[in-house]
Amino acid sequence: MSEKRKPYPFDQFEPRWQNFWATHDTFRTPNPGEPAFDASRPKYYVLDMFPYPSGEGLHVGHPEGYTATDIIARYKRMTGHNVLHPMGWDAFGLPAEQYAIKTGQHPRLTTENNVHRFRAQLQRIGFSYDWNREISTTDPAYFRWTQWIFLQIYHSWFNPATQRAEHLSTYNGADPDSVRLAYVAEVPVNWCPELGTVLANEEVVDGKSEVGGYPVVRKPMRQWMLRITTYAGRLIDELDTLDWPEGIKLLQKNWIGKSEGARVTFSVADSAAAIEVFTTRPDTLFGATYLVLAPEHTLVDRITAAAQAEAVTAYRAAISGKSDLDRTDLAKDKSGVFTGAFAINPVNAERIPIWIADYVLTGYGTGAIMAVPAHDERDFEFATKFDLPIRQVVVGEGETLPFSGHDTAVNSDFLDGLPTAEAKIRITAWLDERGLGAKTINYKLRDWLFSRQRYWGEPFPIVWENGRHHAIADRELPLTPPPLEDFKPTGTGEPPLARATEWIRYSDTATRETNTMPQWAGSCWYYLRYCDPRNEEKFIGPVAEDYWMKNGVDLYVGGTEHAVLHLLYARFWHKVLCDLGHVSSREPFQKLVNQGMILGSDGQKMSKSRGNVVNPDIIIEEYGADSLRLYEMFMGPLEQVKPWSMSGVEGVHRFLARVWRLVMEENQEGHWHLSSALEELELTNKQRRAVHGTIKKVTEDIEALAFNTAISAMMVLTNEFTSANPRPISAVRTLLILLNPFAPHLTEELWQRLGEKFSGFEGIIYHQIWPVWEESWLIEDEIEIPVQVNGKVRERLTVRKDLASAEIEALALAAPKIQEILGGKPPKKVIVVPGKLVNIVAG
RNA sequence: GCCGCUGUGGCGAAAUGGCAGACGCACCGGACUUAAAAUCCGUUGGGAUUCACCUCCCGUGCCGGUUCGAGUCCGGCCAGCGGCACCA
Repeated sequence: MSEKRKPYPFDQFEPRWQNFWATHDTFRTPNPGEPAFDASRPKYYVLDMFPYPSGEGLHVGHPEGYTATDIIARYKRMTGHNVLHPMGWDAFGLPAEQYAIKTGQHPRLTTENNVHRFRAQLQRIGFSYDWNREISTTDPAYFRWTQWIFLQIYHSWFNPATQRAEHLSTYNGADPDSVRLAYVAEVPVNWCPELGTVLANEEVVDGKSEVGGYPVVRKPMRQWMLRITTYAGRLIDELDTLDWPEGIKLLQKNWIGKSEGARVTFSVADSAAAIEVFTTRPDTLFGATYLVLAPEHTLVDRITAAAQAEAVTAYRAAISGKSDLDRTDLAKDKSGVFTGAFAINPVNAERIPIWIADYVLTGYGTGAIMAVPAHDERDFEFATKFDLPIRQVVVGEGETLPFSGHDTAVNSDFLDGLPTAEAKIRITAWLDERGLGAKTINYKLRDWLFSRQRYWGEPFPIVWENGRHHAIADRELPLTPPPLEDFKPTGTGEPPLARATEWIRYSDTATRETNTMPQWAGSCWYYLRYCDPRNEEKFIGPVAEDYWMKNGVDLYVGGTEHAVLHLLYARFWHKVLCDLGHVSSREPFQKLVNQGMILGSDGQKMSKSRGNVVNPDIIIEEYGADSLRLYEMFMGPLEQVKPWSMSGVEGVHRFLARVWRLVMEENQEGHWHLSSALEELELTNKQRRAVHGTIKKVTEDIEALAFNTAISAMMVLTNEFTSANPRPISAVRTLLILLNPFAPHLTEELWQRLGEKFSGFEGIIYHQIWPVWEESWLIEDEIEIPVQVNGKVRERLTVRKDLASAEIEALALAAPKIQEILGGKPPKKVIVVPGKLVNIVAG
């Protein structure tokens, strides 16, 4: 840190104002029903993705989104809204626990320390959060309700008739557990030996854990699942109602992966068994020359012929030992084994061989396919390798096999000559009539694996008795984790909570569930709790819910990395809560904006190993919080990925110093006092135009979240007035209000100092009303109009604003320069755009 | 392989189909200063011509199209980044 003098004394007034705001509870937002609540104001709920309080502290990526929302929050307050702008901590989860294990401390302690550090760092940036509403997912008063919501899900089922979740009491079937939205199943799961826990599909990237990058293997285990797949259709359809980036919507759509097709039943020759397959191309049924089952398919044992039993067993053993990563790597080369069994094609009674191969996945569709090698690349590859027949049943123009396009059916009996779309309808109806198949929609989305074998998470409010699970009563919540000395994963797949022998014992005959919930549980509903954070009767009170959550969160800003994780899970929970009548909106987040990642100054992703990480604390110390905020916003468009630049920080810092000197000047002794150039005087027309043009630009840019151009407009205005002497006080006043959401400390300080001498600076600037521009004052009397010849600018005319097109045209043609270029020939055509330009098409 | 996003000065970037490069950084020049820092003023896309002013040509990843006019719209490529990836 250099000892050089600060261009303006931010180091003195920034902490002072932060202290002022805290002691005066300036940012407190009253709820409906409280005395200070003003019902006449519209609400605005602006939300950040709450941080994971890691051991590393804040990095400069955090304040990017947070500054954007803070500007919006402060701006909306100045435009007369009741603004909900909260902050909290997503503090359960793997990294916190890993960190605790590494440092040999209890996760509750490390979490507490990290939260302290994060809170202090955020407060140093001057964000206008209502800290009265602070929440942490690890707080029993909070996770009590996470557990309660889990129980609502547990007690519900998805009624296909009404397409919504209902209480299990409306279910008439024999086995409620078969429809429960929260259920236990023995399924092949992603087991991460290094982390000692299972992971959701969404937490596995390229066969490795998203946290830590450890290998993940497939392993059948008994786990808690949430039946998110029942909502797949709604999760796709209701995206259309949201103001989200199209890219994120698409990411979710692709992840959910809807595909329309048919189920077709094949009987097995010389057996009572039947195999159901899923296909998106039922029109190619006549081209099916063999069937493939996933190696894990339950029918494999039953149908395998004795002669093939050994080969089948060997193949299955080879597959099961492989990790997902190995399996993907081997994907290029198809493998498989003949079962010795044959299926009967329902459409032509043809006997076709049944194979098993790992290119067919257990979890998707029925885990079995009909192979049509002529029209599917994978089947083609497999058929070629194992010398299976290939029969073309669709013809298109100039296509080589495998042709997977849509055209005309051939070699298909009653389908011959039909275009693909029609053939699909015809064959599906044919199958349906005979009970051999039906139209089906399939999704790639799997049910959500919801249990973890870790210590640092919410315990399930579930007990086991005689091999059956049931819920504990609401009054027993919160169910807190037992205090464990040794909370490390056991490594065997048994959760650490199993060590707490006392805690596990629920009664003489019942024991507690020892799995814990994943980190996502707490973040699925935190935005609801902010609305009513201290309510002890309900997870959110109906009045607060109705007010703050009307039409959902108005603006949600966060990173794109949660596209198919948090954002999908939270929508799912919200829909369940909505169906059960606990919340009134169908979607939680009406408008979503993704901030772009901030890269190191080398243009690379910031990381400790690269040594390009920027610590916001250092920036604040050297340049101040306002400079940090302003630079984060001035770098470029919010959504864009952009590299950090220290000289860029200096640039905005200089700008803030110029604003400071607009109001203050330094005397011989180096003391700052109000500038002698400041005077209460009328603005000239030009000055007034500049001020109102800036109000318009800044207002519209903030609404569009185009903060970088808003800042540049304020720079232009500042440059305009630095040379003004005398300097009109009203222009400075307007500038300070416009700048306040961006640089709250500086503007608050200058506002107070101006109030010592001038009127119109009462109170704090935070409470001022946002200025409004007068459109008529923006109009200039004379404007400059470029004259183009064939699209190239050749001359400029200065004309009255309201000059008629015909007159402008005459002036343009009369200009000596233009005459010369035209060379006496008459123009072919003249286009006059009033107030904009003239374009002459020369002959 | 499929889907999406992004390509504009030395750098971050700006531009409802209408003067490409606002604003900032960096560079260079000047003022102030004994000097430096800070601050203030000014120049700066490339090229040709000119003592200079002027003037002209080229220029938004590449090729083509629509238009009086394209960074912007349409079609086809290329590159970088991100997502999905045997999903039948």
